[in-house]
Amino acid sequence: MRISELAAETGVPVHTLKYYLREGLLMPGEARSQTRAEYGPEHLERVRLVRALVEHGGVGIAAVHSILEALTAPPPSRHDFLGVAHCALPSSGGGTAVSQEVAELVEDLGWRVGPAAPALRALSAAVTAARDAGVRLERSTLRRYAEAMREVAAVDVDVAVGAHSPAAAMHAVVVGTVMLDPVLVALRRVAQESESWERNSTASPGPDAAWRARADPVRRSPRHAVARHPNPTVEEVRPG
Amino acid sequence: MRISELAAETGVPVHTLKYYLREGLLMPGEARSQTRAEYGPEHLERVRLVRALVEHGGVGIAAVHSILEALTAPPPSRHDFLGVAHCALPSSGGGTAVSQEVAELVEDLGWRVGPAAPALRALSAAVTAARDAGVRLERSTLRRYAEAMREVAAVDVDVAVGAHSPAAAMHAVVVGTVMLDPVLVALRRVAQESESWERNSTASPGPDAAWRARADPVRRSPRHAVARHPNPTVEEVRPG
DNA sequence: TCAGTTGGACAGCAACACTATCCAAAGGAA
DNA sequence: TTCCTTTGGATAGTGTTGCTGTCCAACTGA
Repeated sequence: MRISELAAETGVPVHTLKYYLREGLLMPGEARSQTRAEYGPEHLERVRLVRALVEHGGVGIAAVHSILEALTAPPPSRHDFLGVAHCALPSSGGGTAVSQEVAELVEDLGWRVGPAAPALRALSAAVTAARDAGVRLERSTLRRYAEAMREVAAVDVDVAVGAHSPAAAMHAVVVGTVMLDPVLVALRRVAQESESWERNSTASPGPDAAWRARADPVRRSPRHAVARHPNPTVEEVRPG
Repeated sequence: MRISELAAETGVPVHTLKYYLREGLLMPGEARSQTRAEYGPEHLERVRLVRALVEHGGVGIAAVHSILEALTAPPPSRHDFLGVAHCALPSSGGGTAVSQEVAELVEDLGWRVGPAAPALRALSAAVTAARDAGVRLERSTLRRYAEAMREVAAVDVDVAVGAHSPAAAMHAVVVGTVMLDPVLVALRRVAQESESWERNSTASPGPDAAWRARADPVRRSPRHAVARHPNPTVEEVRPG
């Protein structure tokens, strides 16, 4: 496969592939002559990965580099697996310290996390930023979020453990973490709409009456049983 | 408060404040003369909000505009509240259609969501992008993620419902959704490390032996009881 | 009076991810 | 062989984004 075919296959222009080659994001093809090289399926896969990370994962070129290194270089031991993975990932809270609140949260939850984990710094920074923006984030709220995200992490680890090789596990963790963040965020929004719909449908139909109707005790248990599409729900077609 | 004081208070340079004024992200102060205006605490708050959205929320200027509009303009009815909020939010899946898989997922979960919700399109796009990147995302996995995110959304709606006014609820939803996404993502990573630690500590200590040791039945129930810091856990100090 | 601040207009900049141009050396078809 | 296209390589340019710098006249405060 020559570079033009690789370009046609992936939909990425040749110029961009050359750029990736230059930047080291794409390994050079097998040189057939001074001006010809052969590319294989691994190049195809690599190009698709890079495109996905850059385009949909919002990952910068430098971070893609670091991710690719983690994917190709090592089979680290199972213990600092996620450490290696998370250090390869782009992390926001670079210069921040771990706040006491976050440390206490982790301790209260009984989580076992190395005290220097980048994720702890990122979490501290994100919590501070949210509060700066005027979000009223109480400790109990944060804790409920944390418990929900533990379920997410359980799925993540299940997937990683179920991989057929260390390399596959590394791929699952690194790429899965980056690329599934948007999935989770979108799921959150979808779930918000659903949750809000259920609360509003059970509450009184008055327009803006019960803003403090937070106490609807029917919510925790039979969320599936209630309102399982009795009609097709086309009530909301909002402009984009 | 003059513009220089506003700048000093917020740490944002005067030039940038002028830029925000020009862009309409910051409302003009009360004009005292042709070359002097008075800024109040609402300007302070606004500047902090804009900064947080741009700097930590990764929101572009145009999207900030749309968010601010949603915050200041309306008190929409409780029913299309989240519709208005989500339309104001930056959404990735602009041109995408809602995939059948996503539609089926939502239906299987019994969620009530308007079929044109931007979040559904964003979800479809994110799932596709993840698969393009080589992530093996099965339906059952996606469903587990969705169930976890429903818990997150329940917290979100609790917070919104607990707000003291429609405007406060709008703020909680819009700003909370944007600014807490990074918090959730960071929590996910922290939880991953903890989850992985627990699995590795219960598994056999062999180096890379049990990659297929997905069947450790001790996980769902007593996650808090096990390993509640018997010693201070300083085993992982990785380089940043 | 006079340095310093303000609002306003407008141009410039740094980072980023490409994208375009040019070139000489291969292939490949006629 | 001739001529056109493709390739790898180098280098420079583009468009977008979020500021940042410069300049200016009007005004304020000491």
